[in-house]
Amino acid sequence: MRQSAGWIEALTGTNRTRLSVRAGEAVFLQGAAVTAVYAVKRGRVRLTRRLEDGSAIVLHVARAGEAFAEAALFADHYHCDALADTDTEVEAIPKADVRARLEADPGLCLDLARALAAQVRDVRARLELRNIRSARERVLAWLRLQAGRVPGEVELDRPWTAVAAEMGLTHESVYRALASLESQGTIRRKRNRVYLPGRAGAPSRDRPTLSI
Amino acid sequence: MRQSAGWIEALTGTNRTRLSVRAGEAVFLQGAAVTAVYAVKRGRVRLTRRLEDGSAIVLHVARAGEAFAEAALFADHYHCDALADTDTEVEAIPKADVRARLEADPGLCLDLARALAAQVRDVRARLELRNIRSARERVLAWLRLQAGRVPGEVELDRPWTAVAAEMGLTHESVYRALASLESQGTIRRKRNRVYLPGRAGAPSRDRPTLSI
DNA sequence: CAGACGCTATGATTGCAATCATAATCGTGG
DNA sequence: CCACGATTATGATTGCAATCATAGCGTCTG
Repeated sequence: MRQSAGWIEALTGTNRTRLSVRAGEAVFLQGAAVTAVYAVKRGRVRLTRRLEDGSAIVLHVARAGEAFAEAALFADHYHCDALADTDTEVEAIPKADVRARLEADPGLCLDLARALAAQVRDVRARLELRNIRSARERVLAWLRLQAGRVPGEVELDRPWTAVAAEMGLTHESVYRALASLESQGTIRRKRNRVYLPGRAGAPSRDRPTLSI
Repeated sequence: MRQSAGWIEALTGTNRTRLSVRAGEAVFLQGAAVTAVYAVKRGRVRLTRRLEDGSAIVLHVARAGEAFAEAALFADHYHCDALADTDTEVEAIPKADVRARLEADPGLCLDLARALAAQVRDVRARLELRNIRSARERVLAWLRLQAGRVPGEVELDRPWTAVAAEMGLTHESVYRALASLESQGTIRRKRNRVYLPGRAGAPSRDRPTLSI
């Protein structure tokens, strides 16, 4: 769910260039001719669209292990800036190489489509999560979405501050929500684990449906 | 940007079944074996994930002209429910047919990837938009994102109420934001058009960057 | 034509998350 | 080891969007 570079790992035998980019510098700029697609090896890259009046909107933040600019495979020019947030290392794979491989290898193309479909699902779920106004309910919904593998358990792989940003809340609100949920017995916490007892026999209809 | 069923229109010659679904009824249910991918012809379909404790989380709302369950192409079982929000008509295309065509036709597969990449971009942009807290700034950013073709102009193809929902604001807030932006001269409105004068020579650095 | 319904619009009030402040704890590197 | 930064808290206050209410308007329909 998190890493979106899987298909790019499967893309063996292509030229790859390792680039080091200092914080604030650009991997590519909006309007430049597309030369490559990228994978973040270390650090963080921010994709922003510059608008006519000079303002900018963040479209995405790609982290280590993620590919970015996949859409560039289908465009002549980059539609956004890619700016290093911190000191960052990326791998560049020439667009032409990737296209050639994709056109020759339907299996690889399907892998790409699979990765993109997974991304769509992931980011859509995050978007719908934002439709939950209440911080408590939002945090709870996020936890329940994470509790995929072990049913009633979530193990964090990053600090709550990062999770808070992903959820679109301040970390203070998240800590408060967690404290509130724990005090009312909805969750339990131990170290970086959260347990969702999910009181036995809770019927679905007594709980308000989380919807848009 | 809006329609995501383009590739499915290009998929000619496959079996298609037209289904009518009453409001509240299911197109498919979580856990069921994947049989088809779908396109909404009329109405609205809500994709929800049911959780162990009976609660549900909305993953996506597919509207007329959009395809849904593309991810099903890569799965054996549906991972969510598809419930008709209103009386709805959908078109079902058997998964096996689609897979066969995709494996045989790299061009079609690339079309699918292209459509998915566009969806990722679109929904990411919407997600980042949510990171703007201020209703005024969010509405303004949305307008600027829409003003792609004609630089300083946005023409609405749907009512503000729908736009408000997409932006994650109440329609009241949107009307207020529009009124405020207009009164301060940032935008002008005529019928269903919005003009963004974008005061000439506005330097980029005097405006706070909209970021996460 | 009347009535219903959806869209546009604005006023008043309130709830709640952001914000600002402060502090304990933990981990890390110099 | 100690200093510094990041993380995990929690308290007080405030700003602002949601909510509730009301109304004019447009358009569709019987």
